[in-house]
Amino acid sequence: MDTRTGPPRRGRPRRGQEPLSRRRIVDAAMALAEAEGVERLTMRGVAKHLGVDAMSLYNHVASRDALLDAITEAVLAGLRLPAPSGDLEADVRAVAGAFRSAAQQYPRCATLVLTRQLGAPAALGPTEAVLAVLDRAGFPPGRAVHALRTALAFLVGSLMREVSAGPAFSGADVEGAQQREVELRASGLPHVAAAAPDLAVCDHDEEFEFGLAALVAALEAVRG
Amino acid sequence: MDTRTGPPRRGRPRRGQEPLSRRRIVDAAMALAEAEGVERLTMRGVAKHLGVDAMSLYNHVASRDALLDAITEAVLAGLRLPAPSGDLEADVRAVAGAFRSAAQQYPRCATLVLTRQLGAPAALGPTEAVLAVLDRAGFPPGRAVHALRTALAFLVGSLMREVSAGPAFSGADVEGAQQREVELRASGLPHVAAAAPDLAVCDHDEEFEFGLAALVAALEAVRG
DNA sequence: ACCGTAGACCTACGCTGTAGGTTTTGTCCA
DNA sequence: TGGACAAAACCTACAGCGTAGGTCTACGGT
Repeated sequence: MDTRTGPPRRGRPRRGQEPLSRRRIVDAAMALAEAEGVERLTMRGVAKHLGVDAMSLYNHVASRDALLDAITEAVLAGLRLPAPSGDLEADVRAVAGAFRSAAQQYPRCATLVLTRQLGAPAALGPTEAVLAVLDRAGFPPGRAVHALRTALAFLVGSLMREVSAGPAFSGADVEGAQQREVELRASGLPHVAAAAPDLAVCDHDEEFEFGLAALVAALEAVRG
Repeated sequence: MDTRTGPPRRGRPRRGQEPLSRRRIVDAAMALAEAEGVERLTMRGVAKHLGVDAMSLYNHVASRDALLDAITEAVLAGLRLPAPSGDLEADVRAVAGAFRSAAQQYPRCATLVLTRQLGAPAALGPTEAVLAVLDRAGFPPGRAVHALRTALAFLVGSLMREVSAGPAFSGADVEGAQQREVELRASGLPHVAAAAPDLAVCDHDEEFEFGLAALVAALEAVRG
């Protein structure tokens, strides 16, 4: 992390040493956010990671908030969205998969993307990709936007669940699941108690697949 | 807000004056969160609103984080979920409507509910209600949980969009819409540009209705 | 009349983001 | 070659945050 040595040096960086840059700052911030959680991301923490004074960051980033925006942009820029083939189901699955992969790669940063509604610039790439899919699949323009928003709502909600549940619930955590099942049974709510075994676990792959199939069916039904 | 007068009085409250209580604290916190935004909700701010020292809050609330939990519980407790009738579409609409009403009533607190995954206790009420609906509609238990999660994902995503977009985009803000449309056209992304008029506005009622219809159709198709 | 304690207030600490100022260094032009 | 300028680092300082730990006072029970 800290590549500098010796006592802190004031003034402009010397030619030899790697200068601070927005890119390096955002990378460090993402790493720190993934390691500690976004709410624990502090300017001083990022700076320390880079072996730099906190205030130096402000030469490249307007504010902590702007840094969080930069992180969401970086995550969105990392999406690898395939070109549409014309097969609605395959294309929707591809786009959804790209979102999910990104969310899994940066689970804690992903909450930023899902939470903050990003001012247009960086969010437009994914929008374009989804609209392209819907267009190729034959959606008329107006309906395509509705479909886009419905699909996005599903994706946001699904990924939020997966990302905030963490790797727990996945099936491996058997004792945790049993613990939860007992609690659910004891809740006194009849349907919750009856469904306790199913509620106590959550296989994210399976859940995503189920929802995705429903989404695809709904989109196909509404294609026009 | 502040009902006390005179100089601050130390010690146990006197019989006449309304004592501090968890309930009053949560109410004040919700009001403040709605007025200023959750991230600006501070213990000192809540205390000032109540005419009280910040540290007094800790006699009733374990921490700021616990206060946020209490707010989400209060929002969830405010849901008015109707008993299921057996008509899947009507029941799903009723439940979804209840969620949306609550989100509209406390838009900024609602983001808390959507963001934090609440430890079981308070979230179980809504879960029970949805499971009841699905059970009455004939879903087998396992599928009901999948359907529950899919429906919840859609709801969370939809309400997140509506709540974080604020009252803008609603159609009244004509000049803002025109501004956005121009920007979208200038984005250089062909499908975005083509869909600019539709992307620039977002009628939340219409959007919710569209998605809800798709959700109902998807649930009906999967009922088994 | 006394005392225990609930519930208020106060002090203080280590953080936070960041405004404003200082110093060093590279770059460019005369 | 030198001197002005700008960039980019560092430093100081401040107001505000959550909250640990301590203090005081009036009520309720004996």
